[in-house]
Amino acid sequence: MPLQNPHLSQGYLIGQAAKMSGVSSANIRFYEKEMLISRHKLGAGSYRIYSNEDVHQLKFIRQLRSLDMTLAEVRILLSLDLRQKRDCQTARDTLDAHIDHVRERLKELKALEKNLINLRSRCDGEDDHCHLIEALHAQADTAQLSTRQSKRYAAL
Amino acid sequence: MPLQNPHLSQGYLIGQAAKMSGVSSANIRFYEKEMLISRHKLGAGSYRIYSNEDVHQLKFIRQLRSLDMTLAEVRILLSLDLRQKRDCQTARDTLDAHIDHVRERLKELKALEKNLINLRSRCDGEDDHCHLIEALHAQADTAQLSTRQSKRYAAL
DNA sequence: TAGAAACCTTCGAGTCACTTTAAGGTCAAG
DNA sequence: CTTGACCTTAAAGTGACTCGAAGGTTTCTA
Repeated sequence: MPLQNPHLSQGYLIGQAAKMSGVSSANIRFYEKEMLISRHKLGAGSYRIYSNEDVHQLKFIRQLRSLDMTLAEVRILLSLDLRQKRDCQTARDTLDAHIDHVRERLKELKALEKNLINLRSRCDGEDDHCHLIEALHAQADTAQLSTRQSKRYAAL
Repeated sequence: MPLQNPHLSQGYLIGQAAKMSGVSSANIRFYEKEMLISRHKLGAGSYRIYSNEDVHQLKFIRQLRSLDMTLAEVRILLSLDLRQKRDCQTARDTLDAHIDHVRERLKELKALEKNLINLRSRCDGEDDHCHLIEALHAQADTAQLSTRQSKRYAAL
């Protein structure tokens, strides 16, 4: 346990907690502001200090986020009491709704891939003429309007 | 052709263009600000006016967006000259890069679905005790840190 | 001819989940 | 006593929009 501060008998500074949890320092501060984690400060230095439980909570949040849940959903799951049946049902419902959501996205992405591959195949030859843009324009004219549109998944 | 304005010998007001293209009025104005479409105004009324070509361009943009391309990519494809070989290569490259991108997303989403289903299966029984949250917490502790995280696909 | 309905206008702020930047404070080692 | 590696805050930026307020224009109807 690399304790950088001699005033710390136990616990980690934010950078260390970030490394251990996989959540960036700035992001930890953001979660604190969003009240997803509580704040403990070091009296003298006014540095944030994190316990093993805090690090676990950060990992837990990260886990839920990696399942593509919103912070609103995370907030719900964090507030649950394991021993209460009612809360258990809430957890199940939250997860079920989320699985539906992911499946819809999968469907959309698969259709999208198919469409892209189809488009790309029109431009495989060493032909003088590129039919790609033409095909896109043609599609634009014939495509029926879908009610959905997607936002992009992006890297951290 | 429902022309609402007698000053219009041809062309559509923004609401009509929105209906025809599937791009909302506010979004059309946004694209105009982003210089993805040009602007023509009606002298007297100061209303925007759109031709069939404008509507086509909007559909084209919508098509590319439905393929999950960024506006930056759209901008590239809009600027291409079909008759130039160099531009054709750019189109191919843009599409190839994009297909790679979509495939990565697909992989991630599939892994995600698997993980969610696995989690959910631990809570199928009519058991008194819910193992769901427990499982999530356990996963949090054992999960290796991945370098990726996703943003959510959302509806229009 | 008045007024209401149904369009249109601009501008600014809000969304989500962060990241980045600027400007400065704290601490241990050399 | 200075260097460098941390930490602090607040504010602004990101992408691709959406929403709201406050008001202008046009057409229809009484």
